[in-house]
Formats: sequence, C-alpha cells, structure tokens
Amino acid sequence: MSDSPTLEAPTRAATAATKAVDVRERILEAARARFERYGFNKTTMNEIAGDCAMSAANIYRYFPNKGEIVAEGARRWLGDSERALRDIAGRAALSPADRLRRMVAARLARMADLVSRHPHLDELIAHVCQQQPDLLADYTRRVRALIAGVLEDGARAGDFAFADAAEAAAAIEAATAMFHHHAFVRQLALEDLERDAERVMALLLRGLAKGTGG
Amino acid sequence: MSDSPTLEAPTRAATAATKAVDVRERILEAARARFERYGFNKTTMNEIAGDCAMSAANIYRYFPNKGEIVAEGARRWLGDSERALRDIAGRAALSPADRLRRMVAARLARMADLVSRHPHLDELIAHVCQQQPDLLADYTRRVRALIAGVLEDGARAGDFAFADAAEAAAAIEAATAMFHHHAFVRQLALEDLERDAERVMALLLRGLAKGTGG
DNA sequence: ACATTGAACATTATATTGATTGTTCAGTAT
DNA sequence: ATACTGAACAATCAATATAATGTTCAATGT
Repeated sequence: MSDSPTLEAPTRAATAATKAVDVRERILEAARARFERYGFNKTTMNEIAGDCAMSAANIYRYFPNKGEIVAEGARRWLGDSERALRDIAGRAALSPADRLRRMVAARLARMADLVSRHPHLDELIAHVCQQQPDLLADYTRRVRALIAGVLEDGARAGDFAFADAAEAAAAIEAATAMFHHHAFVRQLALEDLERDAERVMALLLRGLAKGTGG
Repeated sequence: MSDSPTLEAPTRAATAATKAVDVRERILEAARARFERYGFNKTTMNEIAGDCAMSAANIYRYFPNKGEIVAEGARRWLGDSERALRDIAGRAALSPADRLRRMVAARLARMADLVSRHPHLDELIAHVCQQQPDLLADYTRRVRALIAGVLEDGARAGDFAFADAAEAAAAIEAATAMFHHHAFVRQLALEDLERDAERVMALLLRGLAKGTGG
C-alpha cells in the first residue's frame, strides 16, 4: 500500500518468516511426539528444546507458554476433524442420510485413533479445557452447524422432515455423544461402538425420515 | 426342619438379627453421610465408627472392608433406580412412548440429584468400579431389559415397529448415555440436558413409530 | 455365645526437604 | 534487528521420613 521496498526485501522477509514457521513446526512436532508418549506433565520444555537442538528459553519466542503448545496441537486436530466432516457433509454424490452416518463414523474413528495413540489423552484434554475453554465448545457448535446443513439438504431433497434444523442437529449430536467422547471411546471396544453407532443412526434417521407424520 | 427350639428362641434370634441389621444400617448411614461430604479417601473407618459410637474394629463384623461399604451403598442406589424404572415401565396407564420418555427423564433426574449432592462422586464410582466391576454392567443390562419390555408392549399395541427389541433397547440406551452418565450430568446444565433429552427421545420415538416403512 | 475393643502390623497418606521445571531477561552472536 | 543462550527466580515435583489409616486378632465384657 505504501511505497514499495527493494526487490530483495520481500524475499528476505519471506524466507525469514518461512524459517520462523519451520522452527514453530519443529517445536510442535517434537512436543506432539513427547506428549503422545509421556503426557503433558512428564514432558519438559528442556526435552522439547533438546529434540529441536535449541534451548528451552528459545521456545518462548514461538509459544507464550507450555500450555499454548498443546492448545495449538488441539486446535489443529480439531481443525482437521472439522475439515474432514465438512468434506463428508459436502459430498453431493452421497445421500444426506449416508453423509450423516459417515460423519458419525468418522468422528468415532478419529477419536478411537487418538485414544489408541495417546495413553495420556485425558490429561491433555484437561489442560486444553482450562487453557482454552472455548475451543471445544466452538468446535461442537461448528459440527452442529455442519449437521444442520446436511439436514437442510435432506429436507430440500424431500428425504427429511423436521421442525427446526439446528434443533434436530443438536439432538443428533447429543444422541451420538457416546461415539465421540474420549471417556467412552477409551473404555468400550471399537467394534461394539461402531455397531451401536450404526444402530443409533438407523433409529435417528428413521425418525428424521419424511412421512412419519409428526 | 429339626426339633423346634423353645418358644423364646426364635424371638431372641429375631431380635438379635434385627439388632445386627440395625447396626449395619447405622454404619451405612454414617458412611453415606461422610462419603457425601468428604469422599471415599478422606473418610476414615475411625470417623465412621465414631459416628456410630463404636470402634473401627467392630465395623469389620458387618463389612469385610471399607470398599464394601461404598459398594453396598451403590448396590442400593442402583436397586432403587431399577425399581423406579421398573415402576415406570409397568404403568399400563401410560403409552409406551411416554413410559420411555419418563424413564430417561427419571434417570437424568436421579443422576442430577446424585451429582449435586456428591462433590466426590467420581472418586466413589471409581472405587465401586474396581471393587465390583459387574455392578454397573449388570445394572445397565437390566435397564436395557426394562426398555426392551416397554418396546415389546409398544409393538403389541401397534405403536412401535422394529426388527429386534433388545437391539433397539440397546440403541436407545446408547443414544441417551449423555443423560445418565455422571461426567456429562456433572458439567452440563440440568435444563439443557432435560431439553436435549426430550428432543433426542422425540427423534428416537419417531424412528420407532410404526408406519415409517423400514 | 456374641458383640465389642485396644493393641499391633502392614499399607497408605501426609509433610518436609531438596531437586526440577517453567518462565524471564540481560546479554551474545549472526 | 533477529535468533538465540545461560543464568536466575519462583513455582512445582520427587524423595524421603513421619504420621495416619485399614485391617487383624487375642482379649474383654455382657
């Protein structure tokens, strides 16, 4: 917008910014690996720094504190999850009912994967929840919006009938809570959960189907 | 079966047994009050004994160990809960759909009450789960059987249509897990849960309704 | 006989201390 | 200027010693 700098300047700035991003990524990756193995509390800033061949103090140039590292990891996982769900929600080739089924299955699969890899997931979630209380609530709100969108697609196509899309979406999300909450996914067998999820969705989708006569 | 004792003997035996039961009840009540206020770990056998004006050693004439006291409390709470659900399930005056709605509402209300009174409920449940692993699983099985019974009533009355009652009951129970699991009931507002429970049940019941065309 | 207890024992919790850890910042190198 | 470090500080953790607790049992009273 103002007078342009030299030709070199943007390049130098870009490479510097790129390098800074790379360092951030290395820190995140080292932290992720440590958190996965040892949990939040038993991972030290020194260890993360050592994995990145730097001092602990230097990490503070990239993250304000330890909690923000795990929060950023959570933000990315939730972002990936949301993208995956948005992708399924947008597949016009699939029926709205199938999209909803796959969204629930995808959430369950993602959480089962996370739980199986992270023995200390509860600890990480607890830290994220008190560091960034809105993260999970916002994610849930966006997922419900995605579900509501699919429901409206289904209503337009004449597959579904309901009074209020947002309300129905919230109900579906609540009814499938068991299949994406870490506590349940941790302690129950994946096959049982997958089977039950299918059955619950079958029932819910029959409830949404048009022509039930409310 | 053998020769009858004196006339007095049964009376004496009865009063002795009654007294023993009374002592047991006093211990249970004292323990319940302590567990409610201070949790399992911060309640000592000495304190329970003191409340009953007896020594800690004497409690072991009535309970094999501390864990069995809390397990007995849980057994009774679950027994009461099951009776309450069985009562609702058996009310012929109500429609099967209403019975299911009330059963879910009753479970939520009972858990909300428990959670509000017991700040240390998680600790108690954890102890019960490792002391008596089948207690909760058996309870869940019996609740599902009750739900299945109501479903069959509804099928006979022509209200419901489904492939398998036990399967549908399990699905309903899974879909309403959020409304009777202590972790959810603890952290979410009761009004929100009640509202969501009604909406979920409305959807599930529409799914069960006959004439949907499976 | 039966209910109860105090003393004893092994286990678990608590408190105290010294060592780690998260975080900051003045200072060095590039 | 920017990336980085080592030393310093307060807060937290780990280890050890100490006290409490759960549980048993021989002994006591009823």
